[in-house]
Amino acid sequence: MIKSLAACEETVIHEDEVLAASRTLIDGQTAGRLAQIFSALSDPTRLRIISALSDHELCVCDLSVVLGMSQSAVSHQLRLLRNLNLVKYRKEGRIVYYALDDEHIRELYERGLEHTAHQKKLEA
Amino acid sequence: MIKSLAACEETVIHEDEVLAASRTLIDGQTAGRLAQIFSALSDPTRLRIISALSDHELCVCDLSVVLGMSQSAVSHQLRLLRNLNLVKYRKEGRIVYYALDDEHIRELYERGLEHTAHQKKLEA
DNA sequence: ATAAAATATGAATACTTGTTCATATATTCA
DNA sequence: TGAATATATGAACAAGTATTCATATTTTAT
Repeated sequence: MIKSLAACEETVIHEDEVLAASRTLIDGQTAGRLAQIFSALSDPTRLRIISALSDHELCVCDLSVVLGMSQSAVSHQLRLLRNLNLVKYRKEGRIVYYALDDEHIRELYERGLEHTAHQKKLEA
Repeated sequence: MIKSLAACEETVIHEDEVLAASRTLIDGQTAGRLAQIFSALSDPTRLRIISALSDHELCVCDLSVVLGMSQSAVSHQLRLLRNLNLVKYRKEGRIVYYALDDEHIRELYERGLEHTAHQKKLEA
């Protein structure tokens, strides 16, 4: 398995593996895009918003009541989710209804939940 | 669909929907746990580490060569991934080999990739 | 037109985080 | 034992971020 044993600083320890990994490594742009998506899901407030919307749409006011947070805080987070296309919205008069943008989001969210359940089981 | 029309500040706009959402809303602890997992995936460097390890294990030195980053930076990120059980490691002498901890991680990572592909298609 | 209500947003602040630099730890080999 | 090497880690700094507060925008109703 171990091919090259030269010093790490100058050459590389496992040349073949390094080359193989380099070939399949995602590029910086893709990594950035991906990081952005996961970043959107990396905040408790945003996850609770997604949880609240996982059933059906809610207006901003409803959301702030459900989450027990200020309208402003919710609105700021919604803007972020909106900009990343995780949620969509429709206006009805002065009320704005938010909903999950598509099934991909729910998928990611639920896979994440599965993982936490998995981890919780490991701890017990 | 719209049940209650009282003012948002005092009562709630859509009382039934708010109650329904409140019942299924994930609790703060779960949201925190989940946020932690997604946080681990929310950084380009860590995603590239996961990408590099998605084929098979690599030592820290290999990783820093593949990513073109300092050993210290890689090591710090590995510690984070380790603490969250996203990667496991085995020592062989003074060399430490890292690998993805289990299939859950790969699952999340690949779902994320699918989503970026999905988004890219939308933009085009 | 004017007031009221729902949502959005800019600025400020406190907090978190990724990298670097220097150094510590641990393991091998002479 | 002592030097060399792979990895880990603490401190510091720069950059990013979540919330609050005040205020702007938009729409409805009088």
